[in-house]
Amino acid sequence: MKDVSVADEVTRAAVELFAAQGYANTSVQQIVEAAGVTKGAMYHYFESKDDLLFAIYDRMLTLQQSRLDEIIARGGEVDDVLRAVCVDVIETSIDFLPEGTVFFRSLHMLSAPRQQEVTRRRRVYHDRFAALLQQGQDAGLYRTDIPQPVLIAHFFSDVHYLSHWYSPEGPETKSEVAEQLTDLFLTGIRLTNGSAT
Amino acid sequence: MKDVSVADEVTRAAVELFAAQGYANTSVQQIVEAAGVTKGAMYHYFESKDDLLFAIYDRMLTLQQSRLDEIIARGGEVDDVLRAVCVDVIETSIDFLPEGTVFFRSLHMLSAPRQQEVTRRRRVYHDRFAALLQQGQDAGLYRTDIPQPVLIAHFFSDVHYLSHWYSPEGPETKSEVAEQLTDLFLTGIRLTNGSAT
Amino acid sequence: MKDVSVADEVTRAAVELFAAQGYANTSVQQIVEAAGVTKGAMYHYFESKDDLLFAIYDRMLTLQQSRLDEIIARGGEVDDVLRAVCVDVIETSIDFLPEGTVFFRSLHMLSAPRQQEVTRRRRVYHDRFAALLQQGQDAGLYRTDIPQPVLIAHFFSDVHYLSHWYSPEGPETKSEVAEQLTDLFLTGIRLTNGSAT
Amino acid sequence: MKDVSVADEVTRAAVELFAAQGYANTSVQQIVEAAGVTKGAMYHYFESKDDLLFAIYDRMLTLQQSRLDEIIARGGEVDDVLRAVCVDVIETSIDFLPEGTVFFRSLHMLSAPRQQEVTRRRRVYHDRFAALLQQGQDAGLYRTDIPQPVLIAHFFSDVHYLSHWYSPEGPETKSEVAEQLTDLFLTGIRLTNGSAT
DNA sequence: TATGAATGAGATTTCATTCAT
DNA sequence: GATGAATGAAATCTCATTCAT
Repeated sequence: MKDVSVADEVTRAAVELFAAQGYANTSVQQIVEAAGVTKGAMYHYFESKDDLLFAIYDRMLTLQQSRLDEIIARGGEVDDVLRAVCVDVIETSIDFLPEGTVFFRSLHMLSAPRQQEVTRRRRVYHDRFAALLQQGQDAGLYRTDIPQPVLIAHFFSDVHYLSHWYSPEGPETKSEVAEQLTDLFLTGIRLTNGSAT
Repeated sequence: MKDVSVADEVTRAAVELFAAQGYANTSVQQIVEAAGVTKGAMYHYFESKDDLLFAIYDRMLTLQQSRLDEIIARGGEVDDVLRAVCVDVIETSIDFLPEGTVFFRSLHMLSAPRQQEVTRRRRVYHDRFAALLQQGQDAGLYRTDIPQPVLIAHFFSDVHYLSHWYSPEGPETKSEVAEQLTDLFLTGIRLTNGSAT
Repeated sequence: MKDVSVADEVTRAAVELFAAQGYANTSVQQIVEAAGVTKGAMYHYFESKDDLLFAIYDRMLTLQQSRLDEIIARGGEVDDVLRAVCVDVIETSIDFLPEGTVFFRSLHMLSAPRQQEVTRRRRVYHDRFAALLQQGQDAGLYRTDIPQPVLIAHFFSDVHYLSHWYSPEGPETKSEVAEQLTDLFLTGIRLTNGSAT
Repeated sequence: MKDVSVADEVTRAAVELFAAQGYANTSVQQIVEAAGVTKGAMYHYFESKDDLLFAIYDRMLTLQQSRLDEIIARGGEVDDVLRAVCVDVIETSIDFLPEGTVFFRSLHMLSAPRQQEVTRRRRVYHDRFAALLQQGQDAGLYRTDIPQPVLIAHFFSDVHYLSHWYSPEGPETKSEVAEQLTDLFLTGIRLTNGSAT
């Protein structure tokens, strides 16, 4: 508790630098300098630069999965659950904007086995999201004229894209953007039954 | 017609390799081998590896801008024009899927001045798109309760994301996906008038 | 004391090779081989080949300046001081003949800022020498019919030229040459009073 | 006669660039661009870059030798001849300052056989100068307490050094400097007879 | 004579990783 | 646990020279 652990400090510095300059343009030397540790210390906690990158992925995947699971576990009307999920993913992505930048940009810099590991866990995550969508479709809430993969891509593209345009210094707050994007998405996929009142 | 030019062949090989492995993981050696030329020949046409990357950006930016301008120039009802623009952007992005992968992933590998040049030309493009949106809003077609930057990001995120999930070998054709994503977007932003409030 | 430092060994090898073949004709590979170290080790101590060249200049400039300052600090009759300075410069230049070869031949191979730094420090050195000459002129010892820059060039040309003709294996010893050249210089600039009449 | 020959134009550009940047830092591309010709044309007249450098040496050596021979051929008192030779060498060196810069700095960039050729012709030139000095010594005009090589080095060092400090834009004219340096040299080597011994 | 695209060898430099201390 | 000097493989880029036209 005395001081922040070496591993945490290194990870923090790495995320920042990877987001700002890219993984390939960031040297291990830069990372350890920014973290205020030595190279030897870093290699004590991480086997390689690749290992360090994967740690970032691991943290993000674990975080997202646990949040999704938690919200679903809370239960409720499917439409409310889906809305809550969407809002939460966007807000969390904004909270971890640099991580997101790295996440979507540097996948191909991971070693092949680790790319597969990430892809596998992303699929688990997507599948759970898809199941939610399916529930809504079964309940007659969402349109079925568009293939599910397209619907899912339509939502996650918004999440992905946040790091390309959103800035905490900009006019919109995190919550506003989360609501707005969620609304656009849900309006797009909702069956306009409005008919019948 | 006798033989393909060195520059073209190199560009083609570069796009393919950059898309598959990333810019940083691709060596000039790999590129010239894939292109069937010598390193010296490549450096006769491109000043640097960075120059080669920029050539890809330049081609994409020029292409997208000219297509957008052409469609707008054709004129018509604003809703029809916007739809045509959206469909065309998506179709073109699918036609140039590897280029798109490189485009959105490798911006930070460009030299600073060239990053700015790309950003500048992207802004010109976005501004023209925004003007179209504005026309539709002025005409009472599209909602105004969501800031324009969010609306624009909502659309371009779909374009951006294509290279992360779409595959020509998949079940959906280029045109279908273009129609579906455009429909999702337009449905999301359209003012559901008639709804009697 | 156990072993010579990498930096020293590299510098020594570099001086030898630069003097024998020229800076441009000497590869980093040749230097590290001659020094018995690896390229990586060299780049741990020197940022670039240019840096290595500058280290040679730095050592020479520091040495010459400190010797000049020391002799002047010892004080004495101006004619004796000037003579001591001249003899010492020549002897030191003979002691560091390869360094001198590099010094006068490779200035233009340095980066522009470093060329300026060398020029600046050379000027400081020359100015101190000029002040000594001025004292002698004020004392009526040396002729004033020839501009000071010409007198100074006349002396340093001898120093400069040593590496073009002097060989330790030749018939003249270091001290003899130092005395002879100093005598030629001083005889040339001395006011032949004595002649009274 | 219509226009300046390619060879001349190339040589002129090469001298300028070699003097300004050094032989190694000047590319053949730069030379042909500055000369306004193509690479192919240059290689039609010069076998190699080395050949081009040697042409500069050849021109200088031929010029200097012919001037020395001519002055000696004119005959006269040995002291007058030596003085005339010294003044002429200095004036000519100032007329060809860039050539001189290249001459003294780039010898080691020539191929070994050509370095020997230059050294051989320099020796011929020096020997003729030495013979003149010897005549003066035999006539009791010049001191003999200093080895001839030292005396010769003492003079040619001044010539060599011109390109390091003399500027045509400076306060001293070519003729003044020639007179002054010659005077310093001759005063230095002259036997101060009359001095009662 | 002249062109300039192409060659190919070699140069400098970077950097993730190791290991004796 | 921690250090940082040293390694060595590989990367980008340069450039004198050639040669088909």
